Amino acid sequence: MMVRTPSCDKNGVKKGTWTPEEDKKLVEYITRYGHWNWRLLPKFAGLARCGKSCRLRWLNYLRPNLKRGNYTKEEEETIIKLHRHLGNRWSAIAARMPGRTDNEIKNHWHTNLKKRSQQDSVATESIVSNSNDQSPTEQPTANTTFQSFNSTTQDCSPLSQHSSPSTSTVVSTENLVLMEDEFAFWDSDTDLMSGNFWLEPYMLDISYVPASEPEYSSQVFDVELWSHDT
DNA sequence: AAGAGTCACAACCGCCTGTGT
DNA sequence: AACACAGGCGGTTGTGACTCT
Repeated sequence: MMVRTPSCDKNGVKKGTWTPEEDKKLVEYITRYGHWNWRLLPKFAGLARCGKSCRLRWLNYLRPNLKRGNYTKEEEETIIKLHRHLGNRWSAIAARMPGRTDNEIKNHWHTNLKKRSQQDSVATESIVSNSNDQSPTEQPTANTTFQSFNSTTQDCSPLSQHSSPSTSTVVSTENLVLMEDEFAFWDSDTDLMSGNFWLEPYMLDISYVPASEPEYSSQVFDVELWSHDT
């Protein structure tokens, strides 16, 4: 559908939309050699792109096991709740959403969920103001909303960051209880919010490294090229 | 039918952090 | 301790597609 028209900067580095040919080159190279150095990778892969652009393209669109679009209601609920706890820490949110990227979540938030979240908070406020005599636990808080999707949520296991990229995940009630516990923990302990808790990669990415020689390929995996609609 | 306005999202930019020397 | 570099992150932009008038 979209996109920026291709252009080159003064150093001859191409910018703008990636072509299917470029995607193919990038995927083939990383499949064979891994991303041992993003800055040097485009040169070895025969791409007139900067390393950052290659990295972004790979992480957000070409990586295996990425979902594209088609957010489920459960996923959207998860994003809203995670955003409530984490703010604009998109990478941290993405770490809890297997198959989703920070960029994609960020875009979806700004285009769809932001408004809904604001509406929800307004609704919540009005409920709270109309029921001052009720127990706080009966408010539509994050915790109660968690319970609301426990029974139906699939493929968004909070623990799946420990699983292999090729392993599809099905969330269990047990896992989601843990998820709730974690959030309860954050509410009272801000150390976690600033610590390394989130630093574990959300996918065990293929950064198997052939030191300085790309010839030392150590692993080949199946890569599905996303179809291009342009 | 066409122009204007809005949406959706791929991609870029600049800053920050971690690591090596 | 200071510097350089690479990678990662969040904010923002640019533009095609879609909707409205």
